[in-house]
Amino acid sequence: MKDQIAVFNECARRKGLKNTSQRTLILKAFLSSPSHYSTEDLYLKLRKNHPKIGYATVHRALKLFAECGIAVELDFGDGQTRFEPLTIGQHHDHLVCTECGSITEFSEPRIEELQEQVAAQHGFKIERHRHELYGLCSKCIGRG
Amino acid sequence: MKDQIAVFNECARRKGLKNTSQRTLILKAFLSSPSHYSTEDLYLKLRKNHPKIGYATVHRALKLFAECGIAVELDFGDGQTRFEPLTIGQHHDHLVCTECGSITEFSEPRIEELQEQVAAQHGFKIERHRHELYGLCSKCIGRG
DNA sequence: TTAGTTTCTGAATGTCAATTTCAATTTTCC
DNA sequence: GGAAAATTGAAATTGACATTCAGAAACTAA
Ligand SMILES: [Mn+2]
Ligand SMILES: [Mn+2]
Ligand SMILES: [Zn+2]
Ligand SMILES: [Zn+2]
Repeated sequence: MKDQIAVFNECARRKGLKNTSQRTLILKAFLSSPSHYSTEDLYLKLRKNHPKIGYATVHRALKLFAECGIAVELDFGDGQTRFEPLTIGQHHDHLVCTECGSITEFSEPRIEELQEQVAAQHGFKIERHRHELYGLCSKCIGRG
Repeated sequence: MKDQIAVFNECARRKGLKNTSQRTLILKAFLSSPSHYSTEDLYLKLRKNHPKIGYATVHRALKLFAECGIAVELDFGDGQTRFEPLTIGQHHDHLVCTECGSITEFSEPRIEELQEQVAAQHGFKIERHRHELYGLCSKCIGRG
C-alpha cells in the first residue's frame, strides 16, 4: 500500500502529472479495499461522501493506475471492466460465482508451470494470461 | 458436423422455430470452418455471395447456436465476441498472439485436473472456465 | 505574492459492438 | 388457399467506454 503509493507518485512524476485532491481520494479508496471494482462501483462508493466527483475522473484515474502498474484490469465477461490493486509478485487467478457474483482468488504454481510448458511447445512467448473458473461458490451450492 | 446439425435441429424444434434459408446458410458457413468468427467476420464473408443477408440475422443465429450448445462464445478482449463450433468432448483453450491476432488451440489434461482440485479445495463447483495465454506467436517472435 | 503556463475536472458528447424494434415477408399447419 | 406464428433486415436504441472542451486548479519562476 505504501509501496503502491510510492510507485504511483514516481510514475506520475515521470509523466509530469499534477497532484489533485480527486486523484488522491480515488487512489486511497481504491487501495483501501481488496475489492474488484468496476468504474461504476467505485464512482458510486465515492459519491456518497464526495457528491461532486465525476465519473470520467474516476475512470481516468483507474486507467492511469493500471498504466502505472499498481492496478490490474479484469474482465469477468459481465460487460464491465473491473480493477484490482496489484500486489507486486502476488499473481493470482479467480473463481467467479455465476449465482451471487462473489469473487475468490486462487494461486496454483503447478498450473502456472504447465502453462509455460504448453507455450514453450508452441514456440509461444507468454506476456500475460487469464484463467477464470466460473460456477457456484460454496454458499450458493448450499442454497441450491 | 452432421451431429451438430442434428443437435441444432432438435433444439430448434423444441423451441418451435421455423426453418429458414438464411439460418441454414449461416449454420453451414459457420460449421464449414474451424475459425473463430466475430459476427462481423461471418457477416462479411456471407455477404460476398448473399448480399441481402442482414447483420442482425447473422448475430441472432450465432447467439442461437450458442444457446443450442453447438457454438461457444469467446472473448479475447479485443472488443468483439467470437464464436467457434463446439466439437463435443473436444474442449480446448487458446494462445492468442497480441501482435498478429492469430489464435492457436491447446489442451492440457493436467491443467484441467489441477483446476478441479483448486475448485474442490474451495468447495466450488465449476460450470465452465476460461484459460487464455496472450503473447507472441512463433512467427511474431521471429519478426521481432 | 503574482502572473503565466500546464494540467485537471466533470458535464456533455461521441464511439462502437451488441441488442431491440417493427413493418414487411416467409414458413407452417389446417 | 388462408390464418397464425415466426423471421428478416434496416434502422434505432442501448450501455460501457472514451473523448471533448471550457472553466478551475496546480505548478513555476520571477
Ligand atoms: Mn483478485
Ligand atoms: Mn478454438
Ligand atoms: Zn455464490
Ligand atoms: Zn503472431
